[in-house]
Amino acid sequence: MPELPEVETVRRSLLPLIVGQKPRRIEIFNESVVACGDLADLLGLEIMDIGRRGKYLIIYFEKELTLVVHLRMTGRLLWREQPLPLPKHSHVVFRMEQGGELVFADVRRFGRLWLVPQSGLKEISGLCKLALEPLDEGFSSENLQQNLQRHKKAPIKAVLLDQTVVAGLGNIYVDEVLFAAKLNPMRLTGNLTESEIAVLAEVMPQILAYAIEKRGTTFRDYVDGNNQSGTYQDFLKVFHKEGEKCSVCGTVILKTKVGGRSTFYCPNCQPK
DNA sequence: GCCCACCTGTCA
DNA sequence: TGACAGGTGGGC
Ligand SMILES: [Zn+2]
Repeated sequence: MPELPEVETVRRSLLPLIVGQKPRRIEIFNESVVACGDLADLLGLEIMDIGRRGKYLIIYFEKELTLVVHLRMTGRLLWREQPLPLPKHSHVVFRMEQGGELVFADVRRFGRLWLVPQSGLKEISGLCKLALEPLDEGFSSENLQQNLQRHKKAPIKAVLLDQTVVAGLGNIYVDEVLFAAKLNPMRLTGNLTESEIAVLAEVMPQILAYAIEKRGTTFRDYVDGNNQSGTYQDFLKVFHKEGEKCSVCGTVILKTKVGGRSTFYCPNCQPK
């Protein structure tokens, strides 16, 4: 479900609600979502901050403990002032000393929690292999180009979904970024010119920043920590727009499959 | 690289 | 009944 803008929106929504809180009781209804660590170690420890890397949320506790959360497709982190009844598919609940609770719910149970000492963050494989994100200081056309090099024979869409190439994009924003850069999703990465890659690197941070400003995209499941939907679905240009007219040229948007994922593009603005 | 598994729900 | 869903990791 959530890509970088949605995860960042969850982070921002929870920040004023849970920083300073201390769990007094932790209930686990489904052990399988806890990838590592004993959550009981968090009892009585204060939440100091919430960070994010790519699509991973990192909740910093006292004593250098960190709770890493990945929502995958349908995961949610919800803050609730009033307990009961819990949302469906709640798997872990952190009841706080001052009242209120943080709930991890996930219909498909793909989401994961990792509890590690701060020094153990580098051992979470997906997290430690992440590339730079488009909104990072050091992100540049050169950096992107260098990472694209490793996948010359693959379609650009599939490569941009690889979190070790650029972190944070998922199926929605890759399609939107490729439309903005006027690149066909099936173009082979090795055939992109330097200037095409420069345009890609330029539109990525713009689109992500705009999507964050609009609090992410809600199609079905996504909500932030306050159970609020995003609004960026009102600003999408191609994703889930098959059969509609391109906002730039009026050509009908097509749907196809690239790298096993549904892919939407304008055949006129994004020629082969 | 591609395909599948991981899960449940929804919709044609 | 089957295809599909915003992600990732493991198998070949
Ligand atoms: Zn167009």
